[in-house]
Amino acid sequence: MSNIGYDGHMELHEPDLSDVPVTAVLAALADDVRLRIVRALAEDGERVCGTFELGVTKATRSHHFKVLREAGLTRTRVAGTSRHIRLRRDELDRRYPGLLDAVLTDRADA
Amino acid sequence: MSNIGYDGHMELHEPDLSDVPVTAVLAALADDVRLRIVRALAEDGERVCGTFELGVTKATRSHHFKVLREAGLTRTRVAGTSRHIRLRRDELDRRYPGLLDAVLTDRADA
DNA sequence: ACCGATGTTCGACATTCGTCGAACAAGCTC
DNA sequence: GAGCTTGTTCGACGAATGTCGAACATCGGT
Repeated sequence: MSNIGYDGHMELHEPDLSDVPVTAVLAALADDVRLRIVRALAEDGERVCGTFELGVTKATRSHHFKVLREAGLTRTRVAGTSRHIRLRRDELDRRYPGLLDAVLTDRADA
Repeated sequence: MSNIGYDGHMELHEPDLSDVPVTAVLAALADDVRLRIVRALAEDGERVCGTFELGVTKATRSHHFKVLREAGLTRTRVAGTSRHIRLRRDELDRRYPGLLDAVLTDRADA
């Protein structure tokens, strides 16, 4: 994949929001597990990957984090062996005003 | 499917928005063809099914209209042999304030 | 009553997606 | 360095999804 940086670290693919089609953002949000992640991030600010209770294996969790990251929804900070994830709130609100609010302040999924 | 009404007409399945999970709404919007339909409806108000230029066969078009309808995004009025579709704007804005605006006023998909 | 126009439904098909276990990589601690 | 922890990657699998052509259903008009 040649995503290897000058120091041998795997570069995290975090696209510009202008490079992400809306449909990709919407698709990323259109999954229950990922929506729960996004909501937790909106509440708690930054969180470590492992601190989510999602009812799926860590392989699946990792997959969802990747989808969110590549859809431009999250940013990842590497610290030791763990990864800290946070919402790209400001950027998202600027590019899609109202989107996150609408999705996050949903009063009932049923 | 026993969606047959008292007069033999096929009842159109148009759910209450409270019965539709957000993820279903987002999934319905997370498709290029459907997004184009929704945008056209937002601009033109009500339109007849056949008047969309989408680059897919009518079977596929029909499929997408069904997805939109069952996700609570559109309402369908039957008139003779054609169907008139319109966005459920007000309801959607009430339940997901900002969602449609955010998706519709996107300045560039790229 | 026929015919044409408008949509829907029915398989069929290829692609994508969510999920898993297992193997791997990298960092921390003793 | 050995071992534990955290997280990613790699197939594999089944389920869901977008697409199509063909058949069907309805309605309007001639």
